[in-house]
Amino acid sequence: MTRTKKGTRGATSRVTSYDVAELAGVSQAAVSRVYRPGASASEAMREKVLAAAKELGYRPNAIARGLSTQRSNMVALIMFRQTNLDYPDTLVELTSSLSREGIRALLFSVEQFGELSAVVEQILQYQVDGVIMGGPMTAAQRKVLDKAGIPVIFYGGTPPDRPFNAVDCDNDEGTGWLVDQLVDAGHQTFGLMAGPESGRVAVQRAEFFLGKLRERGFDDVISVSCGYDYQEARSGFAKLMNKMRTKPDAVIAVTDSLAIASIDEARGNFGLDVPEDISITGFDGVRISGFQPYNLTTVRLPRRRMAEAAVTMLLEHIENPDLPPELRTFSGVPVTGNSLGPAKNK
Amino acid sequence: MTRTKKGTRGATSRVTSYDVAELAGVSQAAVSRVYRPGASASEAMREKVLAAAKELGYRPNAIARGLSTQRSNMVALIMFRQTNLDYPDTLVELTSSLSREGIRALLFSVEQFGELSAVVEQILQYQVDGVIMGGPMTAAQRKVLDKAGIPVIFYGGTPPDRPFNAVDCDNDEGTGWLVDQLVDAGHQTFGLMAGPESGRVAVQRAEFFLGKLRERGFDDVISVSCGYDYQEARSGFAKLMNKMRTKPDAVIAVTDSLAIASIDEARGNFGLDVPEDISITGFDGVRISGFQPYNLTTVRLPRRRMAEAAVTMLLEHIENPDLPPELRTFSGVPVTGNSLGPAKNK
DNA sequence: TCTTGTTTTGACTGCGCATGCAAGTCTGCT
DNA sequence: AGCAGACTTGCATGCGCAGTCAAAACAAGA
Repeated sequence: MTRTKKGTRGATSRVTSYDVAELAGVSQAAVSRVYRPGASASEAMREKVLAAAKELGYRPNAIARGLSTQRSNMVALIMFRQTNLDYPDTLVELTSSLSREGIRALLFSVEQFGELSAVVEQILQYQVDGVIMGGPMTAAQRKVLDKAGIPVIFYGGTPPDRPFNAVDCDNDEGTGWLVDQLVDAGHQTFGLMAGPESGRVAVQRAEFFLGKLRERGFDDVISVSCGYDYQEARSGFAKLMNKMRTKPDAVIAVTDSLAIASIDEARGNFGLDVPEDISITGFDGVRISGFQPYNLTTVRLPRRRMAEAAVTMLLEHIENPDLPPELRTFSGVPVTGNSLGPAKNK
Repeated sequence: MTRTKKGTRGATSRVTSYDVAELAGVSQAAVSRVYRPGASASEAMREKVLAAAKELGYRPNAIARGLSTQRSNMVALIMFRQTNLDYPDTLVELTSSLSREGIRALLFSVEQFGELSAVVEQILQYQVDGVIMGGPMTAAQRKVLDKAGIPVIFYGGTPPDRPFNAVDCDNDEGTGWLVDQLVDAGHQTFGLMAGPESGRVAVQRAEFFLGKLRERGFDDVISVSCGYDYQEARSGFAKLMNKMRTKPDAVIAVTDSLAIASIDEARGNFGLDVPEDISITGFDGVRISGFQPYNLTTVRLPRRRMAEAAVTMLLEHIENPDLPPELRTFSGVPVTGNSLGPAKNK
């Protein structure tokens, strides 16, 4: 009887399962059952309830349901606000995949690494069922989530300390393909745009690149570290050029964003043509990598598959908390653009 | 006494305010008060409770709180998955602003307009306190939210039917500035890349452009509609060129993404130099508009301010549901790149 | 028709926290 | 010392739904 007196807030809202039950002449439990797939309810019951619900404009309260079932059907998505051109597409793929599974995404955008601990606290308070992590995380933070029984899937990058659940692109394979392309095209001197020293992905790819080049007989590759930001990356490329005695035939960038900035700098401030004077490769296959001025030779992340895998994996671990950690790696898609050309005849 | 038996799920988790109360030797209500700012609690009490909470690793359950207070502290963010280069930056600004206010963002990414109704249902179920809408919405959908007492702020684009709450860029002013630049530079024949016919923003800007040009004495501006997608936009530009008898001095694009595709097409398939042979302007100020190959003359959206305004406005309307609808418009920031040059001497 | 087996249904309680109310405690003032 | 007034604190209850258990309705076999 205390209904409809919350006049201050939501006008006509606040229709509960009790209201529906009353109108339909059944019990509240019955209403609940009608909305819970798998529960037993006769056809007659179902119809009565749905009719009443429709008339009242009833919608089950997901918050209350969450409280009762200990499942919020929400997953936290933590993304770093890095100058990463990849961000939007990834985000869209992840939310779409989650949505298809009936899960909602609670988005947390972290600007600085220091904020992450606070975000983790928030997450705990919101009783999310799991976390998809698009960046690094300290062991301590992982432990907090682990103690709370919240599974975490690392997306596109693996944390330093094992074990972990992760979905990633096969950087090993991708870098191998790129190096093969470069070496087979006859290039001899290489520069490496290694990205930020603190970036897991950047570091891993950089190491792979250096390893592959070594295998092919190129030991002294000069590399330069810099942030992903456009201007920083352009400066980084300039630094790289100045650092090398012999101008490189090719510059390998660990991400498309670095490759793009490098191309602009090469053309703009070094008067170099790409790929005539210098070949430049990327990694990621971001949307603009295919735009005309760049047309990168790169490796494209299979974003959709990775997103689906991350979501599937997370759901599995939510259902079965005792599942052992798992790492799923996907092959990247080689993209032959024209930022890589044959070696110049010297 | 029924505690700690949910062993299946969250291991050590499930610490409630009762547990804390017991350990601290106080009542559950006291614990609640310590965590609710503004509630009366003595310093001694506060210390005892916080100590106990720390020992147990207690964190208030936001879901339960939401059920009790009728405030979830969650806001739905609805974004369309259009090929909009602006998307990521906008999203980040919005979530950051929300986060600063202690509000969490529930992200909904809509691929096709038809999905929106389903999303609205979801939103209702999740008891969000408000909605920030980054795209169009039918009157019916708006009504549903309205009946539920959930305020909606339209971000970056206004809905067709009044009244509404919205935050937008001053397209009128921005288009005026661009037209002035173009006309003052001596350009005579204009083409308009009008974007999708169903896009509110595109249509509005296109109309403004045509109006301003008319004011300056240019009546017969040819325009072409096309989607935001890169390839579509390039085709659109080609169509525009073929449609015009006299080749245009300048092409006005209603968004940066269209301008960028136009530049690529002009250079790539029409052998035109930008801005020597043709000037091309954009609108939005997306990140890559500043990259060397484009360096667009455009109008940059004041994203941060717009995001903050949207959040502030939403909070106001959540606090006070009877507040009248409001439209806040922000001036764009003129950006002088070099995609617009002086008119060619004919 | 009666019994056994299978659903369907309702009453009741718990999920974790917030809050109105009344009892309790501490001020400061006369 | 005595008391009004200002805080603090605990009790009890509600938020809306899910799920357990037992009663009730139904179906089928003898």
